[in-house]
Amino acid sequence: MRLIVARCEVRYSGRLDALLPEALRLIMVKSDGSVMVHADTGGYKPQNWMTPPTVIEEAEGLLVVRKRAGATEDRLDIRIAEVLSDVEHDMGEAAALEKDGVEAHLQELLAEQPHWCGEGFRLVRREWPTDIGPVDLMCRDDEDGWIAVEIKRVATIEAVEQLCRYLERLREDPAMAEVRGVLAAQSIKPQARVLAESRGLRCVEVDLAVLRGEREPELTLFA
Amino acid sequence: MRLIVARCEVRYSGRLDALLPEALRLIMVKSDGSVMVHADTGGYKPQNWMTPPTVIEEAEGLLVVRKRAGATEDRLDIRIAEVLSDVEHDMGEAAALEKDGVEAHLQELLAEQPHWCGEGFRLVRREWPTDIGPVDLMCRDDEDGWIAVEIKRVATIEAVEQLCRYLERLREDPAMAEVRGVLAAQSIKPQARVLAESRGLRCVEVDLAVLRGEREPELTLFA
DNA sequence: ACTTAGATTTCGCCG
DNA sequence: CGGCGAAGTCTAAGT
Repeated sequence: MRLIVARCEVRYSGRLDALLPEALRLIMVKSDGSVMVHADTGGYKPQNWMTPPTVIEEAEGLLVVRKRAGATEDRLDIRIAEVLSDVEHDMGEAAALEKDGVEAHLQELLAEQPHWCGEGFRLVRREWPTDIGPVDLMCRDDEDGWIAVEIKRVATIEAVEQLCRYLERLREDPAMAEVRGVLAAQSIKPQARVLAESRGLRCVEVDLAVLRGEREPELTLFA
Repeated sequence: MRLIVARCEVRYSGRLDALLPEALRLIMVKSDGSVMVHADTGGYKPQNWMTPPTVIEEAEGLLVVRKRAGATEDRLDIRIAEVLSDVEHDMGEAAALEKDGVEAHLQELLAEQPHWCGEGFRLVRREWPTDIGPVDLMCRDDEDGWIAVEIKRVATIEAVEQLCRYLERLREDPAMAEVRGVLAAQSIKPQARVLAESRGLRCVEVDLAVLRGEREPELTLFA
C-alpha cells in the first residue's frame, strides 16, 4: 500500500464530472489497484476514488487512474503540486473479516425456529425460487396454509414492495392462491409497517439475542 | 490526520459483531473523529470503521473508538501488536467537491424545460409534497391535465414502484383522479420500461448535453 | 457481462 | 433526532 500526503488537485470524469481544488490530502493506492483521495474531514468517504480494476499511470507530478467502464472511460486526474510524504508498505494478506448479525444469519436462525414468524409455522424451504427471485422462507402453518416470509435487518417500504411482488407471483399458482405474507425484521420502519398492514401482511420484529436463546422474550410482545 | 501502519486485531460490536484477526493494516484517524481500518486489498471499503461522532481512547497498545448509537453503544477495539509507522499530518481545510451531473441537476434542467417530459407540459412545482414523500416535478399539459414526473439518473423497477405509489396516493384526491405518470431518466433499464408501460406510465430518456443545449437532439427520438 | 439485492451501507435534507 | 431518498453508492452472488 502506497500512502502519499500531498498538495494536489483532483479531477474526476465518468459517471459525473467533479473537481477538487488544490489542497492537502492523503492519496491511498492499494495493491489491488484501488485509489482513494481522503481529506482530513468528511468521515468515511473518500473525496474521490476509483475502484478496481484500474490502470495507473504516473508522470512528473501527475497521477492518472483510468478504468474501462463500458463505452465510456472513467478517469481520475491527480495533479500533485507538492509532496509531503510518500511511503510504501508491504502488508501481505490481511485475514478476512468474520461477521455475525447480518441478514443471512438472521435467515438461518429463523429457518431453524420458524415459529417466531408465526405460531405453528414449519419451514418448507429457504430461498424458495420464483422467476423474479427467491423467497427468503417458505412455510406452512398448522392448517397447511402457505406463508412467504421476507427477512430484513431493517424493513423499509421497499421490503413491503418486494414481498408483495413475490406474493402476486406465487398466487398465480392455484395451489398457492391463498399464500400469506410475513415481514420479519430486527426493525420495521413505521411507514413500512403501515403499508404492510394496509396490504394484509403480518409484521414481526425479531430479536437476535432471543433467537440465539441468550435472552428471554419480552412478555410485552404477547400483550 | 493520523496514519498508523500496524499489526493489529480489530473487534467491532454494534449493529453487528465482527472480528478482524491480527494482520498488517493501515489505521486512519481523521480530525473529525472518523476511524478507518484498511487492508492493502479489498478496494474502496475499509475492513472496519466508525463514522463521527466518536470518542477515541488510547492506552498501551490499544485504541478504543466508541459511539453513542441510541440505546446501545457502537464500539471498535483495536489491539495493536506492532507499530511500523505512526505519523500525524496537519492538512487544514480541504476545499469541498464540486459535482455536476447528479439527479438534482437533472431535475433543475427538466424543471426549466418540462417539454422534454412531454409536449406542451408546463411546470406547476418541483418537489410537490405528498404524505409519502415529494413528487419530483408536477406538471400540467395543454389541456390542464396533471402529470407527475419521477426523475432518475438510472431508472430501475424501483423507480416505477415509487412513481406508482405517488400516483396511487395523488389519485385519492378527486381533482387529481386522472393524474398521469412520466418516468424521466438518462437511462431506463429494460425491465423498468416494460413494467412502466404495462402500468400506463410514459418513459422518457433525456440527454444531459441536449438539456444543456450543448447538442442537437437526435432525430431518431421523433421517428 | 449484466442484473439483483444487501450493506455496520453513508450522506444529506427535511420534519 | 428520526425518517426517507440518493449515491460516481460498493460489493457479492446469481444468470
